[in-house]
Order: sequence, then structure tokens, then C-alpha cells
Amino acid sequence: MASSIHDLARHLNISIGTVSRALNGRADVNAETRQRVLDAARKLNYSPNQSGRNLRRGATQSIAFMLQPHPGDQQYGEPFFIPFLTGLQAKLAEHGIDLMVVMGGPGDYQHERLRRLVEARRADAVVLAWTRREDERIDYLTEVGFPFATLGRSQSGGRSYPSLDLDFEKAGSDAVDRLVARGHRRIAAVRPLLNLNFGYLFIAGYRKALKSHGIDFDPSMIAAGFINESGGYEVTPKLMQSKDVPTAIIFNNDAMALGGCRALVEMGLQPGKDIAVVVIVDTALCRYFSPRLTSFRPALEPLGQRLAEMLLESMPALAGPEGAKIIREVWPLELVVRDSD
Amino acid sequence: MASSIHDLARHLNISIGTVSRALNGRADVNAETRQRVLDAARKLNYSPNQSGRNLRRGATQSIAFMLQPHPGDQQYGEPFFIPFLTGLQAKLAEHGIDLMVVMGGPGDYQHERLRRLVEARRADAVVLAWTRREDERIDYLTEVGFPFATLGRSQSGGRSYPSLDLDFEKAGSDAVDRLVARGHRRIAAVRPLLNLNFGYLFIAGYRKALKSHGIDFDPSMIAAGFINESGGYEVTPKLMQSKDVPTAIIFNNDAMALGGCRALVEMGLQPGKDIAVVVIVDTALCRYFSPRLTSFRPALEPLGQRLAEMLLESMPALAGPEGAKIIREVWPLELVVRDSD
DNA sequence: AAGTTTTCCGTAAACGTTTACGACAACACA
DNA sequence: TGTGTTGTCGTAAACGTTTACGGAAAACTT
Repeated sequence: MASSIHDLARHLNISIGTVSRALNGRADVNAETRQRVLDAARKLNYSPNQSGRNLRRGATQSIAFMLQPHPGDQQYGEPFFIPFLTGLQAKLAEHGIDLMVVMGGPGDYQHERLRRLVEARRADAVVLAWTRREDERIDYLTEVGFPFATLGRSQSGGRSYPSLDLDFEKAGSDAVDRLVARGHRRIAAVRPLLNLNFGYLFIAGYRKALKSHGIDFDPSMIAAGFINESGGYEVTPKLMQSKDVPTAIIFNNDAMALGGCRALVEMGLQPGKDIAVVVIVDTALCRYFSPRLTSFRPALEPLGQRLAEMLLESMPALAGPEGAKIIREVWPLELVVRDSD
Repeated sequence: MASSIHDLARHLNISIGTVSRALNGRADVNAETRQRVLDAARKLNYSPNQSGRNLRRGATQSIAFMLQPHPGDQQYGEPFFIPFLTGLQAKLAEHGIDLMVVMGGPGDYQHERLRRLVEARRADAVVLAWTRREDERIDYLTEVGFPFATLGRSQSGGRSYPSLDLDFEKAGSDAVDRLVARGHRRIAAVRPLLNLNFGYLFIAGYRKALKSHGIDFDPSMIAAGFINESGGYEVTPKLMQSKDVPTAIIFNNDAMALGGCRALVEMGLQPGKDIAVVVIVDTALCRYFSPRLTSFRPALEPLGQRLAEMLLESMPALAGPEGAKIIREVWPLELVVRDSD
């Protein structure tokens, strides 16, 4: 059923070497011969077997993304990742590379799966997300010399890999600036559990801005929870029980914010009126909610496209002779003013 | 860097054939030899190269899922698919099979990509979703004899492939029954555009139930839109402009329902009080919203697991000697009573 | 017309596995 | 001792490509 390059060669009375060269656009093949091969390939609808090609080339022409649930949680953060993956896939497809999304079960930090994937060479490179400040996955990959890129920064692995991140620090700081300008002094922040790097950066910006406004940092103004709706729901009441109640809350994420707002409403407070709410990472969820939340919005699809480019350029095998460029970028988040602050 | 089976053999002073047999658990190898091989493999941390294995075995040990945007839309329906894929992946992983999610760009109906994937034999089988009543993808796959399974039924392709679906017809009918029992007679329905099969089934159930209650079917009580928030938002006002205003609306999807509720609120109507709202497919979104919507909820993760089983059992190569069983199942949706009806 | 370059193509090895086949030794049985 | 059986292993071919190498013919050069 599947026609091989041999069938094609036999059909044309030509050697398989020539067929392969014709198909791969090499220079040393007669123009007319190439045309005949192309026509025949179309007619027999031949398409090269990936496995054979992979084996010979030592590359799979595919890149893996590990979509993993938050530690301790069942959610994958999909509203965030799907647009990102769309961009990633689009750019990779331009280069004939497949994106392969592998999903981890809950609980494990993906390490075993990553190791298997790398050792079996199922993909040529991998894209990591949910980077932590110290990330064992990054340590592992740099140690074995497997190509990868990260969405998000980390302190692991030095500068040996491309990374693309959002400027959570600036967003955290801008959020505070904005709230202060609107008269708030008691500003709370809800960050993710664990040492996920973006939460760290967010809080760093938050504290820096507070300081610049001469506001003392109050630890009771910070709460940490799961990065989802129920995380925000559980954590917000604690914030409101502190002796000096906040007049504004910055959530690190719109899912958390939604949960937080639900809690606020149940406490008889109306977000956007009785208390200001700002969201740092606005995925699609904000759209579904009223009041519409003021937020910092990332350009998710371009983010995916760019990271694909950066990864490709970092790989000598694909980047061409001029070799591997390690690029690191940090992108701004766009402020979207809506009704909640 | 990557150790091959040759390295292992050399290290053990043994032939590669024996090493392979030992690793693959064949019978004709001495127990002690096998142990030595296993130990050495671990020590050199050898893991078989997938490409070589694929080529020789003629199989890739991976299955593709095509995650595609709705036609005419940018959304992927991810709140629905992510849990489904989690289940799918989990079950496949038990059999050492990788799930590879390929994402289609907007607009195309995935056909070109599907064809390329099949012809290059990048996967051993594929899982299809968003089945249509007549589905060219199904026609294509059955024609070329490529293994696949579908989430959702179709009229294409006969009974030659495993399929798993939800009982949208029953849910549509039950929704009407419930609303009628609560005193409603003017019941509207919002379905997806295009001939997606689940929308068809939903409406079929809806009409059947109306009939059984002696309610005449009124075409102006049905509206079709994109399967997302803005789809529901755009379509709902039209429904409310019909001469005899509905007192209840059944949305085919929670994203649509959210948009619909937003429209209703803007019209000064409170869902759950002034007008009843029921949702047929409840993904995670319902949780984020108030009033909490009464809905029919699918068991998404088990759905994925089951479909993986069914696909595997349908494939002679994997199912073992007893051969291919084609299973088709339809699962009920569970009614979750909340505050909106 | 002889030498030199260029153009084009065939040959065969290689990528890392799996597996059919046969070989050899050990053992059992007569 | 000869024959058959069993257990264990090595040999080599095969999977479908790509590509280094070399060679023959054609095209230039002088």
C-alpha cells in the first residue's frame, strides 16, 4: 500500500539515489529528470517514510512540548497554553516540523517522561514551560546536551538555551503604580504556590513599586494559592481578614481572579466598586466575566511563534552553517483597562 | 553520546541479536545473560532508538490527535478537549504509546495535514473529533485503510471504526422534559453552526421531546452560532426578539451559554430568575460563573481513556491474535442541577 | 584531437533496530 | 555410540531513507 522510494525508482527506470536527490532538491540532478520524478511521485502519491528518514538523518523533525498540570493541581493552564501552542505550531509547520504535545499525569514533575523522551530521541528538541527558579529539567537537559527552549526564565542552566518570558516584574510594578495613582495604599497580591518563576518576578515588581511609593511591605498582604479558580476563591478571604483590610487586590492570573471575585461577592463586596481588582496574566477567561477585569495581557500566539524561531535558530542542525544563536527575550505585557479597578 | 545496541553488545562481548532479544523479553535467552544485559543497559543508560525501532517494526508507537479550531472560528474548544486528552494520554501511556497532538491552523479542515500525517506514517493511528454528519476525513481514512477512532458519531465510513460519543439526543430531550416539568412551554435552543453531528443530535432530542409534550415546533426558537462565548452573545438577542419570547434557553455548550447570559443581563434579564438557562455540554467553564448553570456534564477524562482502549482493541497489530474488535459506544451525560433553571 | 572540467547518475554503505535461520553444545534416550 | 531434542546464541538480512564516492558521458578548453 505504502509506496517506497524503490517503487518510484523502478517505475522510472532510475536509481533510488537519483530519486532521493531529485526529491530533496539537490543540485546534481538534471532538470528534466527531476520533473519526471516529481510527476511520478505525485502520481503514485509517494511520500517519504518518516521512520526511514528519521533513522538516516538522525533527527525526527519534530519538537515536543510538555503540557503539565500544576503541581498539586489538576489544571493544565490551558487557556494560556492553547494560543501559545497555536503560534508555536504555526511557525514550526513552516519548517516542516511537527509539534508533539505530551501531557503529563498529575503529580509528577514530568521528569521521568522527559527522560524517556530524550533518551529514545522521539523529538529533536523540547519546549519547557512552568519554569521554576531552580529547575531540574533544565539541569538535566543541559547536562545531556539536548536542545531545548523555555517559556519563562530560570536560574538553572546558565545562558546556554534560548528563553522567552513576559515581564512580570514590570507588570507587577505597573499594577501597583496604577493602583497607587488611583488612591490605594493597602494593596494585596495573590501569587502561585511553589517557586514558579513568574510568581517570584511578579512579587518582586510588586514590592519594588511599593517601596518606591514609600509604602511599607506587609506580609499579610500576600497570599499564595493554586493557579486556578478555586485557588483564588480559597485564598481571598484570608486576605480580607487581615487587621487592615486591603482596598485592592492584584491577582497573578485571571483564573485566580475569578475565584477571588466569587469570594468577594459572597462577602458582599462588589469587585470594581467596593474593592479594586487587577489581573497580571489575562488569558481568554477575563472575557467571560463581569465586571470585566482590568488586566495585563500577554500576546500569546506571537509568543509561541517567536519561541519557535528562537529554538530553531539555536539548533546548529537546523540553523544552517552560521550556527547556533542563543537568544533570550523578555516581552512586555499590555495593560488593558476595563471596569474592575 | 547516545549509546546504541552495538555499544551494549560490545561491552558485554555478546551479539546484538542476543541483546535485542534479552531486552524485548523473548524466551530464547538464558536467564543469567538477560540479567547481565539488563544491568548493563541500566548502567550505560541505554534506551532503544525510536527511529530504528520504528523503521524495523513498521510502526511508530504513537497516535495522533488532531486538535482543530472550529471552522470559521479561532477557538479550539480546549476546556472540553484537555481533560479528554488527559484520559487518552494516560491510557495510551500504559501501553507505551505516545500521544501526539497536532494543531491545525484556522480555516482549513485539517485535510491536508491529515493526509500528510498518514502518508508519511508519522503515527500508527489517529483520533478524530468534531465529527460531522458526513465527514470527508472519515471517508479518506477508511479508503486508505488507516486505523482511527472518533470522538463523536458520523454517517460516513460505515461501522468500520470504533467510535465513542455522548448521548446528546437524550440530553436534549431530558433538558426539555425538565423545563416543561417546571412549567415552561416556550423553550429555545442554541446550536452550533455547520453540520457538526452533536448539534444535530441535540436538536433531534429537543424536537422529539417537544413533540411528546404536545408543543409545536417553532423554527424561530432555534438559533445557530459559533461554539464560543461571542457566538452565544450574538445569537441570543435574536431569540429574544421573536414575537413570542422564550422563557427558557438550552445552550449546546457552556461557552455559548456564558455569552448568552451576558447578552441577557445586558437586556435586563437575570438568568435563573427571569429566564431559565440549561447547558448541554458542561466543560470547566460553568464553574467560573454565577449564577451557576444547570447543565449536562460529560465524563471527559474517562471518555478519553475509553476511546484509547477502543482504538487499541480495534488494531490487529496491537490487539493481539484474537484480532480487531470494533466497538461503538454512546455514553450518557450527567445532569447537574444548579441555580439557573 | 587530446586534455580538462562539468553534469549527471548509479553503487553501496550507513543509520539502529528486530528477527528468521541456522549452528553449536548439552543433554536425553535408545 | 548414534539420533533426536532442547536451550542458547551468532549471523545476516531487512526496514526506507540519505549521501559519499566514483565513473561515464558530455561540454569546454587549448
